[in-house]
Parts: sequence; structure tokens; C-alpha cells
Amino acid sequence: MGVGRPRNFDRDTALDQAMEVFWRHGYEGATIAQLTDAMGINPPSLYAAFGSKEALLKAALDRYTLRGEAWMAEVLSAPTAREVTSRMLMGVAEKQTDPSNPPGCLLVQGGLACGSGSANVPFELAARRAKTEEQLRHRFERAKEEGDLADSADPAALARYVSAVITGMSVMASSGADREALTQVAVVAIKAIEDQSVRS
Amino acid sequence: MGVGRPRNFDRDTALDQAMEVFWRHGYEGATIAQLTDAMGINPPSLYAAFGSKEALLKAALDRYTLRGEAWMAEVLSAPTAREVTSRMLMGVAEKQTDPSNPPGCLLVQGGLACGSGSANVPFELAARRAKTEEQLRHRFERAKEEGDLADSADPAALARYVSAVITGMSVMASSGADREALTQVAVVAIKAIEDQSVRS
DNA sequence: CCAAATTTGTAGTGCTCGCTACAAATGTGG
DNA sequence: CCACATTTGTAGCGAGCACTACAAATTTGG
Repeated sequence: MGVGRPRNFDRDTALDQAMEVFWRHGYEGATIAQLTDAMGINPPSLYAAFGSKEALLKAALDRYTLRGEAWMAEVLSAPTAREVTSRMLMGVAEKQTDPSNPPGCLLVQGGLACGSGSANVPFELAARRAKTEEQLRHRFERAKEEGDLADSADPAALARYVSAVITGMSVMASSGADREALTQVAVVAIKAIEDQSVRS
Repeated sequence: MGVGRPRNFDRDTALDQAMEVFWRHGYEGATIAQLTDAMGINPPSLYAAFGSKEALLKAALDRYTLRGEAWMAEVLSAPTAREVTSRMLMGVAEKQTDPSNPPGCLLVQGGLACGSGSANVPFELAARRAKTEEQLRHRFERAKEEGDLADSADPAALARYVSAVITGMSVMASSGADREALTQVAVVAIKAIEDQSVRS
């Protein structure tokens, strides 16, 4: 099997370091020098292991998604649309101000607008953000079938709304808002969903 | 007065072109070559008139703010907090999908995360976003005094909330959401404010 | 202990970046 | 018509970018 000199770094650990650099500086703002520095490797090792700066970003995004999957499953398993939204937004307020990570969300901080050479990075990030919205939409569709959301409710619109609030909170976090500020936003935002819930 | 060769471009017109480039590509993604191209001038003219790339951005931001001031005044002049929020969010849905501009909001697209050399650009943008939030907060404080918002309402939290929704809508717009999608978000978002309004 | 395979560290590559030196062009005041 | 002041266009500066050629180092298979 393993013929040749073995690599002396762990791929996933290095990826975590790269993730943090992209998170803090964005795709374009992150330089290969910063990345290799944080990852503790040299450029040839980076390119041998990941292929290119953009491929490294995608690998980091995959890992970012993976990291949140368990939490996301728990959020979606809440019994009602209101409770799903509450867990979601409260969790976001907490996670986006977790001091062990850069503030905000990598899928937003990574880059909304890029130079002509990296034009597809914003698309890539948008596509990944859309997945969360889609998961919420499916969950809200179920909530409507279960009679938990009002018949007049529009699951797609509600999912878009929650997704927009999450993104807004993410931007606020990245510009220094603390956990209390984000929690306040979450509390207000949940009221809009309560409004469309069938009271018990 | 005018001694020396006169410049043969209009400062504000050039600024509008620069604004569009920053809006579409972000601060870091916009190159001097793209900017001078769009502005129809050469680099020395740009630097003589504006000083640096970052100073050009600030001048463009000033103009961006100026451009929205009349609309903002009209929004804030609405009679109730609910109506202010409605005009605000509906207007945002419209403006951020106006095909005569790049989608989204320059204060977000300009850059949330930057490389180490442009670290203060995100701060500059955040400070300008905060001004809108502050205007909303003052308006909501007045609404509370006027008995239009419930005694239990927190004007600062509501302003933060509306500001977050605006930012979220802006990101959605920049990644291709159409006017209808944004309007749906606005409609849902307004319900959270209605919830804290004193019914008539 | 040698040959093949792979990674590592050094030291660059060509390119594009923001920015500017310089001289020609174009205006005003005397 | 002549200084003088300012802008313009050309051409290119040093720096930093993503990326890589290359040789030394380190492993396994025979």
C-alpha cells in the first residue's frame, strides 16, 4: 500500500486551520502564505494534497458542513415549526459568537462578491447556504401537513425568512455583535413564526 | 479660479461608475484597472482626484448614502413602527433587485472579510450599516413614547432585528433571489413587528 | 542494500496588484 | 505670447500573488 515518503501532517487538522483562515479573511483575502503558515505545511504539500486554493476552500466547506450536521439534525428533530425555528436561531446566536471560532458563518464570510478570477466562489457559497434553506423548507412543509403550521402558511417563504435572518445575524456577528444582541434578534424573529403557528 | 488644465471628467459620474464596480466585485475584488476602465479615466487621474483605492471606496460610500437619504427620510416619516418597517422592508426588496444596479447592498457586498492589508474596510462598512440601525432605533423609541409600540417592546432589539433582516435580504439578492422572494421575506418579517404593535 | 514512489523544503516562476514618475497637453493670469 | 499651474496618457515601479521545478529526504517492496 503505502509506498513513498509518508506525509507528516493530518489532512483534517490542516483543513481545520485552513477553514479558520478562510473564515476570518474570506477566500480572496486569504493568501497561500497565511494558509500554509496556519496549516503548518509548505506550498507544495498544500497543492499535492488539495490541488488548488479553490479546491482547498471546497474541502474546507465540506468539513464545515460536516461539523454542523449533527446539530442541524437535532434542530430539525424538534416537534414543531416554532421549536425548530427557536432551536435554529438560538443555536445560531450561540455558535456565531463562539470564541473558539471566528465570528459569523464561513458560508457568508467566505465571500459574497469576488474578483473576476474567482467568480464562482460566491456561487459555491450561495449553493451551500441554499441547502440549509431547503432543509428548513422541507421541515416546514411537514409541519404544515401535520397541522402544526396554519393552512395559510407558506413553507417556502418561512424557510427563506429564517434563512435570511440567519444570514443577517451572521453578518452582525462578524462585525462585532455579541451573543446577547444576536439572541435579542432571534427572540424577535421567532415571533413571526409563532404568528403562523397553530396554537395549542 | 481654475488655473491649470481642467479635468475632463465629472467627479460624481466617475464615482457612480466606481460604486458599481465595488458593488459587483467587492473592495478587494475590484482592481484599479477595472475601476479606471469603468470611470473612463487613467490611474493618475484617479489618484489625483481621490487619493487611494480605499479613499475612492469611502467617497463612493458617501455617495451611496446620499443617494438613499431621501428615501430613508420618507420611510422614517411613516406614522407607525409597523408602517416604517413595512416601507423599509418592501422598499429594500424593490431596491435590491433593481436591475439598474448590481443586486444587494454595497455596504454588504463591499466586503465582510478582507485580507490583512484592507482590514479596516469591513469596519468602515459595518459602521455605515450601524447608522441605519441607529435611525431605526430612534424611530422605534419615538414609537414607544407615542404608545404605538407596546410598553414591553425593546426598540433597540427591534431595530437590530429589522437591520438583520435587511442584511439577510441583501445577501439573498446578491445570490440571485428575485423580487418576489425578497417580498415574501419582508411580509413574514413584518409580522414580528406587528406582534409588538398596539392594535388600533 | 538497492530501486521505485512519494513528500518535503527551498527557491524561485510569471503575473497582476496598487500606485507613480515623467513628459506632453491644456488651461489661466499678466 | 509667455510663465505657471494642473491634468492627461504612457509606461513601468516594487511588492505580493497563486503556483511550481527541483533536489534532498524518507518510506516500502524486492
